[in-house]
Amino acid sequence: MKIGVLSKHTDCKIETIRYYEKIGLLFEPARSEGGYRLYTEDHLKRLVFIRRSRELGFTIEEIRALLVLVDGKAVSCADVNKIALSHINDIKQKIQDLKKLEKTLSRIASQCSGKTVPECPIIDALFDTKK
Amino acid sequence: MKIGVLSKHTDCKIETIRYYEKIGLLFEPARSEGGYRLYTEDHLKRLVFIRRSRELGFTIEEIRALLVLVDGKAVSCADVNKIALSHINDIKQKIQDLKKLEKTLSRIASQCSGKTVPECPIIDALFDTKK
DNA sequence: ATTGACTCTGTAGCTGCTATAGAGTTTATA
DNA sequence: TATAAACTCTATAGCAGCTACAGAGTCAAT
Ligand SMILES: [Zn+2]
Ligand SMILES: [Zn+2]
Ligand SMILES: [Zn+2]
Ligand SMILES: [Zn+2]
Repeated sequence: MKIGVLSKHTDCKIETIRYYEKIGLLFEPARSEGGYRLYTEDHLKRLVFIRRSRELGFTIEEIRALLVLVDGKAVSCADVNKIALSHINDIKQKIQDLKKLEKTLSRIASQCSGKTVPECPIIDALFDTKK
Repeated sequence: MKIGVLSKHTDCKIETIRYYEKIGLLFEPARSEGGYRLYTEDHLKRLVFIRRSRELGFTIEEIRALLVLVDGKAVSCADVNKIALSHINDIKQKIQDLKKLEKTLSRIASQCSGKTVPECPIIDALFDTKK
């Protein structure tokens, strides 16, 4: 199938597909006489894998590591689990950081009247190194 | 003060300071005869403001909007509040997205034994468009 | 006068795409 | 069969928010 068809099947932009090829996530497909990329079902499967992984927040490098396992004939749960758990930790950490941010910011914002007055405690807080 | 001193006072890399000037967040400072940037206390205050805002996750554009308010002589709580609340919403949204991700991923990962066996349910799930 | 620490400009790199430009290819219709 | 429409090609640049060079010049202390 041509790149446009693959794009529609996977909901992945054409440029992104070419990008994945360029960075080595997708194997180079065969070409038509005129130089058009011609993909197989295997490419489709692999791209679905990549997109699904991206949806779940895996980085390109994490996906690359997962694909190494997929490509090697022996996928071991142990290896996959390690990557997945590590990524879950990435996410948990980000959530913690954001929650802390939200708390701090909410505390600061609660000081602000929101009315049409000069002098705002939010601005004051931002001018302060730690508050 | 020279850029290195400002850098130390604000814990902000020299390149970043020059970057902020380039994108118009920091005013161009005076120069020494040899062309070195010479900053004032006002620059320091402003950079502290920018860094603190960045720590709180405000984007450059949000900071730019805040600085417009600071620069205009009349800072109104109403305007500041709007930007701050909008940003708090940004953060809340991100937290929600990440929580959803974590939940999905944890569910998938819980299927995986983590042992040295071929065939991993995590991999299977990633090959599936929705699961 | 010379050393060392500092700073200058300009450019390229990071992640993960996305968006052009300008050319060539394929497919469908007249 | 000719032509137009739709598709694809490569190459390059842009997005956020920095960071890291290279190669040159400047400043402060000995
Ligand atoms: Zn497993
Ligand atoms: Zn991760
Ligand atoms: Zn206010
Ligand atoms: Zn925001």
